[in-house]
Amino acid sequence: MAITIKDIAVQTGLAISTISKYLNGGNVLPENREKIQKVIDELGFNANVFARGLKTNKSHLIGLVMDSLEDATQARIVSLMEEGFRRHGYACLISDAGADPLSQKSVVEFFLAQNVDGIVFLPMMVNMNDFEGYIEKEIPVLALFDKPSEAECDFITLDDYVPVFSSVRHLLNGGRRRIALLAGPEGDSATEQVLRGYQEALKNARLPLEPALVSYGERTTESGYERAMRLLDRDVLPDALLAGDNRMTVGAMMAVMRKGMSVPGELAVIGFDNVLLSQSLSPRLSVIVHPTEKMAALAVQTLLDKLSSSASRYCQSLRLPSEFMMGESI
Amino acid sequence: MAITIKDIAVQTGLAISTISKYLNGGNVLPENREKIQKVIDELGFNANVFARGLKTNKSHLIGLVMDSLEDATQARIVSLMEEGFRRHGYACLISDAGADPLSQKSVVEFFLAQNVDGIVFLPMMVNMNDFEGYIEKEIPVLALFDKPSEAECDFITLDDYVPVFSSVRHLLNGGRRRIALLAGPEGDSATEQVLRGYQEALKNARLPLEPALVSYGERTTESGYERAMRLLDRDVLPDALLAGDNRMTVGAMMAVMRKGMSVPGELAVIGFDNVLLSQSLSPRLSVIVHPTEKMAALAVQTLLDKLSSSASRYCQSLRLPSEFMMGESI
DNA sequence: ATGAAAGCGCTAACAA
DNA sequence: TTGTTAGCGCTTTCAT
Repeated sequence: MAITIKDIAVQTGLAISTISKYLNGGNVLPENREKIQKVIDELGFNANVFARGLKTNKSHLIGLVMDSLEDATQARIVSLMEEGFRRHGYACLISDAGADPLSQKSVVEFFLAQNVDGIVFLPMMVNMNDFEGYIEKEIPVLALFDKPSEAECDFITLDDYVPVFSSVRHLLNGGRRRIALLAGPEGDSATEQVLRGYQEALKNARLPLEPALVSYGERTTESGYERAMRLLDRDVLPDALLAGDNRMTVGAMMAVMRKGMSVPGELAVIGFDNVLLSQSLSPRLSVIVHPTEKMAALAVQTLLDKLSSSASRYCQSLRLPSEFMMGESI
Repeated sequence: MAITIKDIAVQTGLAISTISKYLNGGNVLPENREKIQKVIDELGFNANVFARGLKTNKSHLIGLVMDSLEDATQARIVSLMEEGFRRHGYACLISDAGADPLSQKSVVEFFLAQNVDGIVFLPMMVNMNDFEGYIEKEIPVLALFDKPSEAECDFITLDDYVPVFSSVRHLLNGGRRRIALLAGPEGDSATEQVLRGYQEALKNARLPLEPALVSYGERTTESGYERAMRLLDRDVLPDALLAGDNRMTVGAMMAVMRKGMSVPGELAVIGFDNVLLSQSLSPRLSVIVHPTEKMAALAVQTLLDKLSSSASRYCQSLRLPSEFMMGESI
């Protein structure tokens, strides 16, 4: 059997309640503190999480519900958050529930049964109204990237609009007139932002939107490749290409290379994320970068705040700017 | 406060031990079973995991320690395992500890403090001898992909040797003589297998091994791109290229396209994984595919077996064959 | 500052 | 088959 506070009590000649107080930062005589710590170190004591949880009703578990672990950006944020939470003594449960609200719902119920102290969605697809007794559980919920519009919870999102707008304007200023856009699935909110940035930049320059230059696709490398190939198979070629997603960027680059087009001579190219890769290419690819580190750090901090001070029950909503990283491809 | 078995007992007029027995599949009169289930449904009862754990010392938590979540193959296996474990009532803790043994060790200690019922490594870098009282904890450990040679635990690995050997032989039979190999980091066991398969195939054909054709690199897209570019920058070009890793394959394909080489005319190409992508390319890429579904399913099954029947304390070691998927690129 | 003791919700041994 | 009861290891009043 594992060491318990009772063992520590016996070894130190103190009462278990004193050991408990010591563990929880209460007032204990310096000499006793020392004695206790010494025995703890010798015996390798670790407080039993079940007994503690039974009393406190806290598990120190955070549930991470995601959309697709296979997306490197999401995976990176998950990694970073896990590290942050662990540093504060919280462990992370994960589940790749897919984009299906029903599946997310059952995962959340599973997490709730595990007594998680909080939940992070990347992004939130499920409607919180689906849970009776959900909010009542009083566990903080944080949505990253996106959430159903009615959902009331902490929310950290990205701003792709501004960098897309300015990068497209940059292309226009450079004389590009046929700017193709490889967008994500129609309707999804990230796509929406990219699309708006693109449209507004054109509008601003009093240029018409040419529907044939906009292609919606899945957020995968293969979809990026296919769509880009199709765009570059046309008789009238675009003179610039904006790939509006992480994985689509890789596919698009494959297509551009396959077509043997000179960058930026014949075609200016702007991608998303893939910072390391973009540096390896020559010419170095210009990319719009999602602030993953910042997002993860803020996510951890926001949730921990909620967890410690039950006081602040209001919801904050943050918007982090994505950044344009100029390469040589435009 | 949440519903407890006491509430169920009161509502049904039965004793809490009867409720407990019902929950744990003991003998209860049919009519009572019905009555209990009805009340459970009405009240939405969920057994308190802390109280249960305190008695049983089981958390129904599995710790997943991985090397790099950003590798799509690993991420996919993690997703699949989580789904499998969840179906059996087990939740998954994760931590992307990196390839560092020390970091893995501290993650394992953290997991142990959370009372995980089992641990899966993808792959195991830490030496189990580093843990005194680790084996004594009697929790099953499973290593995927690789483990320190002395480690005694369940072990599921992949066989890349055979498919690499036969695909290289296939290239040789097709008249290719300068087959370049893009390998992972020197010394790592997956690299070892690929290298051996490559070498043996050459040896078998009584061809010399040309060191200049073998390039070791990190398992990243950018490294794959760089190494492939370097190989294709030579005066004497290879007539075939085998990319021995998932992400390196993507980088290699970018390089091949960039160089505008005709596939398979000038250059035969074989990659790893990336099944969907390989189908999208034209010519369709030939790939060696890791059996992720099978590996994940077996991992879940193996660990659950150990968890239920404390009887079988012997260790099994499985080796799953990777499969060669012929495309049009050779 | 320290100790004694109640009890969190559950399981399991024993009694009926 | 069902009920009674004793803890599992911890936190937390309430005395001391």
